[in-house]
Amino acid sequence: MNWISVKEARNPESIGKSVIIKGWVRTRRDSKAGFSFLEINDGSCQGNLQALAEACLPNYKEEVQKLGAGCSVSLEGEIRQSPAKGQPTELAASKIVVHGWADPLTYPMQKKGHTFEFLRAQAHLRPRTNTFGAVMRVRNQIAHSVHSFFQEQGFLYLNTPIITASDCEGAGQMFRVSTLDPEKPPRTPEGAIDHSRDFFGKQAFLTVSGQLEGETYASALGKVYTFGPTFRAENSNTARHLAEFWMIEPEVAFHNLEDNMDLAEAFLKRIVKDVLEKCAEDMDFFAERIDKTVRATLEVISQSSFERLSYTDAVAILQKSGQSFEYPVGWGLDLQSEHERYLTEKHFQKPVILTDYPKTIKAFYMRQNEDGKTVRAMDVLVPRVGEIIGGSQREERLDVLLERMRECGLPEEPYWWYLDLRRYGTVPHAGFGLGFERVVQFVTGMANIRDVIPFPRIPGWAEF
RNA sequence: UCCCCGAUAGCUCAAUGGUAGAGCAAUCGGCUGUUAACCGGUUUGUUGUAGGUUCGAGUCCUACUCGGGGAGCCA
Repeated sequence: MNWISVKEARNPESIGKSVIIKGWVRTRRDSKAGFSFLEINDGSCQGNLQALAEACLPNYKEEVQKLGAGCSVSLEGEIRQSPAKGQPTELAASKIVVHGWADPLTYPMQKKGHTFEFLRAQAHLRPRTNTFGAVMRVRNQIAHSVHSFFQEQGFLYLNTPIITASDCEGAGQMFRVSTLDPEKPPRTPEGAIDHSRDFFGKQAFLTVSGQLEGETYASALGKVYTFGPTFRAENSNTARHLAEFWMIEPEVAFHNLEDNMDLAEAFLKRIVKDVLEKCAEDMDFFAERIDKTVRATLEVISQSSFERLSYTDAVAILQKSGQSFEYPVGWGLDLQSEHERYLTEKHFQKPVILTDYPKTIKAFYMRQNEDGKTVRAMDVLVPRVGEIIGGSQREERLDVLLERMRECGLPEEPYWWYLDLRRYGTVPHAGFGLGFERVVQFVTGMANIRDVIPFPRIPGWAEF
């Protein structure tokens, strides 16, 4: 007999087949007329398979009638058309084997809905809920689409290091990686900690970005992208930040900022289109239970072109908006979350790409414009999540880059290899970084980023 | 890190400073091709931790821990 998934068993084409189903019981409903209904889920899809268990089963009284949420089972039987509403098919069970019980007195997952706060403390069991099953299937689809999109366009998947000795990437606080004894570290004659005796012979950290390394490979192989874990030791406590998250960073030689924007827009549209097509049932669930507007938002993305405007124009729009913002708007000041949200949620009501920010509020490696005041930076803003992509055309001119580093007070020496890219065969190039969890958050409508990653790492929390 | 709010039964929540309750879950019974099933009975507590005020604290005060919302940093 064939073992098939719940997804396949729910398909009317399976009617008439004798099959085996393996999964977990979601709920049981008894009928005193002499049978019980079991709802079985195996993660293959959002819906459950209803199984009909009749009293003539040899273990009906001893086992079947004691099954409850969380129990694992195998069932044999025939797929039939369901006579009642609610499901296209059902399994008429001829044999039920119980693999593992779940004591209802202690099993934390109940048939009723739980708050996300409660489920975070049960992160090992929350994948058994409807919401997390749906989130993880969509997350998987997005990861698949990321690779498909880039592979189809001839990008090379590049694995940049997770441990880095550059303590100067300038992208936030870093986690230290060390094998020194924290109780009594080796000391220099002057009394400072002697990092030369650490594992790598110098201070080492977990990466905050693979961009600089990505640029080196783009400067030889043309089109590359990274997709890997990223770490930020910032004390951020928001629904949009994690200490450990996954980031996608394409880097393309001979691309300017316009090419970069085209790539970012096509990339996001592809992800949205794939999810709408291939995760329709899960998206129905999100639209019904999580965020009623999520489907409309995604349709807008896949159909309309992103609004592109300069930072300078954005500031003018904000100043003329008549809105009262908590933080001031002015040329040279960084835009606050409330400003970005106004632009993308109210003014344009679609994704917005802001470009050409003042160089004083952006990183040293971004390409300087002719005006000497702005750089070729871009931020892609989407409704509800805010900044989802940050990128730029990179400064490929050695003299300009060195001057910028001096302005930013950065030492040249640790960047010797990065500067070599400009000394030897330099090319215009551009790239961006996309927070994977923020995309999952945006696509599913989930309110908190901690609920779109299997095991969130945040300040004060690394359980599981 | 800052501001605000919160922590009471397994879960979600209620309780003028005066005997700690409901719904759901669990359990027992009834009913039904049921479907967040329904109806009736039963069980469930160191009120986050440590102090303090008071005749008396779930309730007021202080500190701490944890959580949520907002902000900053960013992806």
